[in-house]
Amino acid sequence: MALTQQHIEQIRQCTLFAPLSDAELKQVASHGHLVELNAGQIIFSQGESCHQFYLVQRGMIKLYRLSVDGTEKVMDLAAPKQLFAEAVMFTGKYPLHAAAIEPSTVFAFDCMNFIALLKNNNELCFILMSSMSHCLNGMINEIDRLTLHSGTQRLAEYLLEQVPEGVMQSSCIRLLVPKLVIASRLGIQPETFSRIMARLRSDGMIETHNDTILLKDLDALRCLAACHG
Amino acid sequence: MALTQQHIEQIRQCTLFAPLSDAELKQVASHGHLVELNAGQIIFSQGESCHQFYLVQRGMIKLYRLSVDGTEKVMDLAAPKQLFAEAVMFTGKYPLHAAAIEPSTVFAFDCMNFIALLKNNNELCFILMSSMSHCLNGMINEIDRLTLHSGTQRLAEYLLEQVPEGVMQSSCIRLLVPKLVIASRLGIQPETFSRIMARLRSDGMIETHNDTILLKDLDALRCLAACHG
DNA sequence: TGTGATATTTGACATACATCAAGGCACCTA
DNA sequence: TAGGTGCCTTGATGTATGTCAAATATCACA
Repeated sequence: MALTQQHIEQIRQCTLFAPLSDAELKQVASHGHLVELNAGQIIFSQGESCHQFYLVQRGMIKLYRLSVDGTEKVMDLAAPKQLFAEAVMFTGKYPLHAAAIEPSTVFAFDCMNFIALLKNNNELCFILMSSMSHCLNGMINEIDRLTLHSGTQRLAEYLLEQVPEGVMQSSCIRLLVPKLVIASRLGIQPETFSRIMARLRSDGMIETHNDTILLKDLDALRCLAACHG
Repeated sequence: MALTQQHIEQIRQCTLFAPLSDAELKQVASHGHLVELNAGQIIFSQGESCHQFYLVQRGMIKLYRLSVDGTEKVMDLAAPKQLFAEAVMFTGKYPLHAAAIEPSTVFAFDCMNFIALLKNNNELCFILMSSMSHCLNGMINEIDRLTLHSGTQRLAEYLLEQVPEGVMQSSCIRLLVPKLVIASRLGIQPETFSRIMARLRSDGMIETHNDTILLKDLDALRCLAACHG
């Protein structure tokens, strides 16, 4: 689906597009379109040549790898207003798979067209480079967590990430994706995820009702995440 | 130590500096210097503001994180002719520690000066962006290995990476850093490293003499790395 | 050339986490 | 409303890898 003026206003919110003039933004939009996705629908697969990058408008996208035996590792989740695959524009091939985990809508932008803009706009290059730097930083933190933290710590960290800024003692959060997916994101099995939650519950740190979780003792959780297993 | 014409010729080899004119390269060199490092000497620490990026001339540099209890995780190793910290120029702070693991020499380049060059040189931006894309790709592969592959697989992969291109049946390699460091790089304990090596030895895949390793059956190693544990 | 520091190996043991299996629950659709 | 499908939970059990400890081996430096 082609993009309307209303879509252009949505796209403009994204920091990557901030330095673009109205004319340039219109050009981006004219080479982009809106894609409706069913739950489970694949957007691109690892190894495919990379012609487009994406901005989530609605829903949730998982970025994942598959092992030879079909095991799935979710590398990241993209929520509305988040870009994905923008950092791999220069490698030619997508390094992982992307699929919608619920009915979703994404803006798809043409790489070639955007690269043409980059050629004439150094400010745009700088924003993309910052974004890539930031992404790299996140990856380093991810490897740090996977190697230096236990499963329990990673789960506690994940829960704490869902808490809005400034909340001190306790907080109520909702898991926006199936626990199965979060477990994969954290590099643990669903069974282990469930058991860790049960332990946190019996330790009095949390209360759970389906995907709604009351974090009763944020300090205890923070200690768990930072200090020990 | 300030840089000589001979140093400039060395620097020119690095693809990042390829699009620079002689004058620009001289400018980079005039804002750079050569740093001699003892074994174990720290180059920068995580969290420090980032004013320089580096090119290894001689020796070996480890890039690592420390956990609260002092455990070290080696994220990457930089050998001669390799850049490091060039991708974090935009974040302001180093995301990890860097130290020499043997007597080394590195070129240090001024970030501000290089960013000034980037502002006027679109081609240079593109090369840096490609380099960052490539780096990101490597990180994704790293997370893939850590979550989807066993310790044995990761070690087999590491050994195979040391084999020069085109070698088919068997190959003799040398470990360029202490096994302790490789173990950390692979996310396993030194004891586990030693035990996996012993198993590969008893399975007839390798022979070892200190840091020299004869890979007797590359196909078996490749199978081990790709298929099972 | 000795000597302490560091790296490596090996054994015994502990454990976090995975795997296998089964039952319960929620959601969807016919 | 029934019945299927997928998700979640819990139990029993297995295992790869970590931890602790001690015996070499190796290296750097005086």
